[in-house]
Amino acid sequence: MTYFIEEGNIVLTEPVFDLDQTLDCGQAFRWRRLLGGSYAGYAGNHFLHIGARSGAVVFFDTSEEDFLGLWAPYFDLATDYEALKACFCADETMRAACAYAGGLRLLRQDPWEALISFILSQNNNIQRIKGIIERLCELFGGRFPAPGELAALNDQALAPLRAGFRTRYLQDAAKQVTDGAVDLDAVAAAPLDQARAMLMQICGVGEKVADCVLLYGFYRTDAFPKDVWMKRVMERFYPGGLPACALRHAGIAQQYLFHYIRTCTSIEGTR
DNA sequence: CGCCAGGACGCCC
DNA sequence: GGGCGTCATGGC
Repeated sequence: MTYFIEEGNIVLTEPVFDLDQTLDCGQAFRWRRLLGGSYAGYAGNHFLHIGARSGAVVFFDTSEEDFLGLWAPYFDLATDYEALKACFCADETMRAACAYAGGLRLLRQDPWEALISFILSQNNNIQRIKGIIERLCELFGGRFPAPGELAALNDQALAPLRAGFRTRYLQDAAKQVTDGAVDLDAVAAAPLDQARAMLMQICGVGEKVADCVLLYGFYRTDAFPKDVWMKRVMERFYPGGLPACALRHAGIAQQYLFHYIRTCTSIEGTR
């Protein structure tokens, strides 16, 4: 990782990544694309304005302390994605996905925020998920609520979210995390299967949502969420299962494949 | 208008 | 274990 400081901005020259592929690919829902292609958004309750400039990524108005302590971990800057992609490229489909979405990075999000986000994601589309989360934060003055704060809201208070049948799932998640029935620290420490089972104790958390929470919120890169798009990928390209080169970091491979199948218009017959 | 969305759940067999 | 209808909302 190499960067320099310029007028209060952090200019990251290595590694370089793609903001659209990373921030608008359905793994996080609190980033807004601005005119000119920069992004403004939040990780937890930390605000960031980030942009691209001639082969570098610029973290606007960011202290070195925040960059190193918050944003470098969030953008997974310590992981060598070039090495990962070189490994993935042993497989033809993975090679195409990496060529198409090679600037993507996995975001290491807050566990609680990821839990709520992906509960809301079920049978929903990305634009509307963003809207519901935005309205949720508006209830708390723009902040993402802590578990106890969310648990304190009844149906009537949550009605403005227009989250539909997912509202009671939010309430159950907030209640169980608040009273300790689901301990997110224990989830973090548990083996994958046990961690998944813990999360699935929450009403509205099935296998797919649990795997999303584990991957994006707990950085369990061996978790492999299978949504409708990934089922299409598996059916079309991997009827016999994932290739060996993708298994070690299946979650990250999944993110390349997801973005590839969902947005690459040259893939016919799957959309 | 109908179809779909980063699904989960209850019920049926 | 697998198949199917239902759930609330809105973008297209």
